[in-house]
Amino acid sequence: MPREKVKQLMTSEPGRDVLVKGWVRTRRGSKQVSFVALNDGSTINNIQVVIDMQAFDEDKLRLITTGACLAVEGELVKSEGRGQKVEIQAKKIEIYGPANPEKYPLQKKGHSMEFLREIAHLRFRTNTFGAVFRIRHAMAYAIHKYFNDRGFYYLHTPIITGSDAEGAGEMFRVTTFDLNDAPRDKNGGVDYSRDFFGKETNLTVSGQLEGEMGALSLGEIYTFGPTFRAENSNTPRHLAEFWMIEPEMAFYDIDDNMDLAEDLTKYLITYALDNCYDDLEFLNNMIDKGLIDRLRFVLDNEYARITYTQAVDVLLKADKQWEFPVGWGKDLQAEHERYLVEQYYKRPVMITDYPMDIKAFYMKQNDDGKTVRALDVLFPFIGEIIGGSQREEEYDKLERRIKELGMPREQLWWFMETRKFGTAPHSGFGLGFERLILFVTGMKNIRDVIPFPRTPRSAEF
RNA sequence: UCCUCAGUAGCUCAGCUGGUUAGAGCGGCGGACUGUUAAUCCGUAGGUCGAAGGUUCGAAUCCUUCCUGGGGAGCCA
Repeated sequence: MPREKVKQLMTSEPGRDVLVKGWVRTRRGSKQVSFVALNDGSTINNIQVVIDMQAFDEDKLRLITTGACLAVEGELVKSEGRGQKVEIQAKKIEIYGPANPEKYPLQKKGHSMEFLREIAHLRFRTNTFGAVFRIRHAMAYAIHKYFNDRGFYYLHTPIITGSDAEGAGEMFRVTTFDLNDAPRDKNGGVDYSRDFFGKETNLTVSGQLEGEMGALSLGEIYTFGPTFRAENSNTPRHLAEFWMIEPEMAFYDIDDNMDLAEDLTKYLITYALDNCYDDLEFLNNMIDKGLIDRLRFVLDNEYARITYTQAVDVLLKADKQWEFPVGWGKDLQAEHERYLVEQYYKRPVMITDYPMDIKAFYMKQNDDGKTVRALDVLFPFIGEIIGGSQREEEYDKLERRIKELGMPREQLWWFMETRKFGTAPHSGFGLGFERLILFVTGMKNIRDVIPFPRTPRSAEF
């Protein structure tokens, strides 16, 4: 008999024999009859297996405890109890793997996220994490679908980079040297010319620069891969290893860039509501009562589009005591961004045209000589979910900026050549995948939306 | 990295102005119950009080350092 998944069985007609395989979530009952909630990961819902206690060997039944893995053959019947349409009247039970109830850490009761994080290898077996990781999958799939349907090419930019000019943060060194006995040069420094790549290499902090190379020929590309930042960041919104989506588009200006950012994020939220409703409903009930309303609200409203200068004006006029002063030229603090998004506009906010001095070298310089065409997209409760810009395509302006900032020009020769040969206006941004998942699931800590989080002093599993 | 709060049973916590044998709920185990939905009821086991020093006749409780975790800030996705 072929195995069927719980998801299919829940909506299928009773009156036939079926085979399911899955893990026991709970078991209850009396001496006569036992009810087992079985889950196989295909859905948040469990199928109820009804066991006539007299019909089975006692030693076998003793092994059916929370966490055990079973195969159950039986008739799919209309449920006599409330709470489910169908259930399985067990005829044959095979125990694949028992789970000692005195040792198995997951209980019928709810657990704290902090505890579950310590048993990340088992937390997939909870309703919450099952929902989160099904949604995470759906979002990854939807991202590829969105871009593919619109003619973007998925470009694989390198994970090991030979450039430390990406400028997005501290990097993890990649080396094959024995750290206790690294080759030395004449001056006593480490001789990287004898390392694997013959130079210093690091894990990428962004695929943007390489992505631009692709866009300036393929037209529209996107990357979607792991990204590494060795910053000592200890917050519920930062990971040392995370996934980022970076679209890069030739001939897009800052407005086209904003249109794409808004359309993409709305598409993904719509996709979740259309395809993951069971899971969202569970999260709405158990994690965040405002989740589904908030998702719908974002879809129903245009994102606010303001410049940095307008944002500063709003903040200056606000009747609020700021912990950090507001002023043109200063970067916006978390409290300022939260005010704009959660209190003033009450919807996602896109801020453009930041002061040149607080943004990266590659951003398109405005004619005012003071600002650049940066783009930050701020989401309620998450903060910055997207950072991007129109790119500086003029060779001279870009080179001047690189010089001003004292950046290693020689490492960027290939980047500069695209401005030398057939340069084109273009734009792009980076969308933090885990931050998107935070927003879509209502989870509060980024460590709970990636299977095995990597953070400072933490790389277990 | 800075600020702040917290580490007591498998889990969630109470006990903390120092004082005899450290408690509860849930979970586990045993029992009761003809169909339960985080079932219910009765009973029961379970703890080097995060670690190391120190103060004291006496420390879960006070002090110091360290470790771990939460929240806030910075860095950013």
